[in-house]
Amino acid sequence: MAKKETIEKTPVDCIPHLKAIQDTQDILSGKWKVLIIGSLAFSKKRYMELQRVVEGIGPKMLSKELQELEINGLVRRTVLESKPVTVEYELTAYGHTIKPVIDAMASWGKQHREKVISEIKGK
Amino acid sequence: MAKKETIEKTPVDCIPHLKAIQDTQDILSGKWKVLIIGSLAFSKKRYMELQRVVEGIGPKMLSKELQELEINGLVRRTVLESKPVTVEYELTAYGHTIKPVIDAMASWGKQHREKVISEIKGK
DNA sequence: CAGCATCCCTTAAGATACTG
DNA sequence: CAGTATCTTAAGGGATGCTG
Repeated sequence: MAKKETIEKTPVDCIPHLKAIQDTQDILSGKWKVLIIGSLAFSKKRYMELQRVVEGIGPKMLSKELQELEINGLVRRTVLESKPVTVEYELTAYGHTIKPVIDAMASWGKQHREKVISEIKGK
Repeated sequence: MAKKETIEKTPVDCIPHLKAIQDTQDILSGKWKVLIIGSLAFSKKRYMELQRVVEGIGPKMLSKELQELEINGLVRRTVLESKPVTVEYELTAYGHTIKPVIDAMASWGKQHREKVISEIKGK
């Protein structure tokens, strides 16, 4: 079979690459998911602990984003049988596989903040 | 000076970590920035090329997000002196430093897509 | 070609109050 | 404690049309 005569300039093979990026972006969509994962990466936490650590998040958003993370298999929710009900959240094994993304964000963000500060001082 | 008497349980030293993550999230905020960076990571591109590669983006969003990236020093805009004006966009040296974040997203997204597909087929 | 101006609309997300 | 329900708002983002 002959090649198409109208060969598009650089049909850009990077598109599958962009699709993959988009997939990750979808999973991490919303204002709080990366922060939730970032804090669960340290250790499992109860609902209230999460709300305290992730500053600014309200109960509605917290539970919504946790549910989405659970649906995608990144987070496990465990109800503990205690006097007042307690619920524990933790990263699943699969959830841990996304840590490199969050770690990359953390380390770039760290150096970026330092850079911005040094620019201000240097001025 | 005495320590505060109400010592909070795990005052969570992970908060600076979360702040850093949030900084990166801010810089990459919006629906298209990671895709723009992802496609510029391959090679510099003209405005129209970007609009073609980043499927679905409109001219308004494209120029808006490019401006924000330029302001943050990740992208350089160059006007070329050609018949009909042409503008070229490329990552700055600093822009390249954020590639690890995008690469991590790309590679996680890739395996995630494969995992999801295999789960569907396996069912 | 590159990109701004305008209008419009959906949706993310906050505040508040209530339940098992 | 761990959420849900409802209301409301701000804003992100799309479509269209125009300009240098």
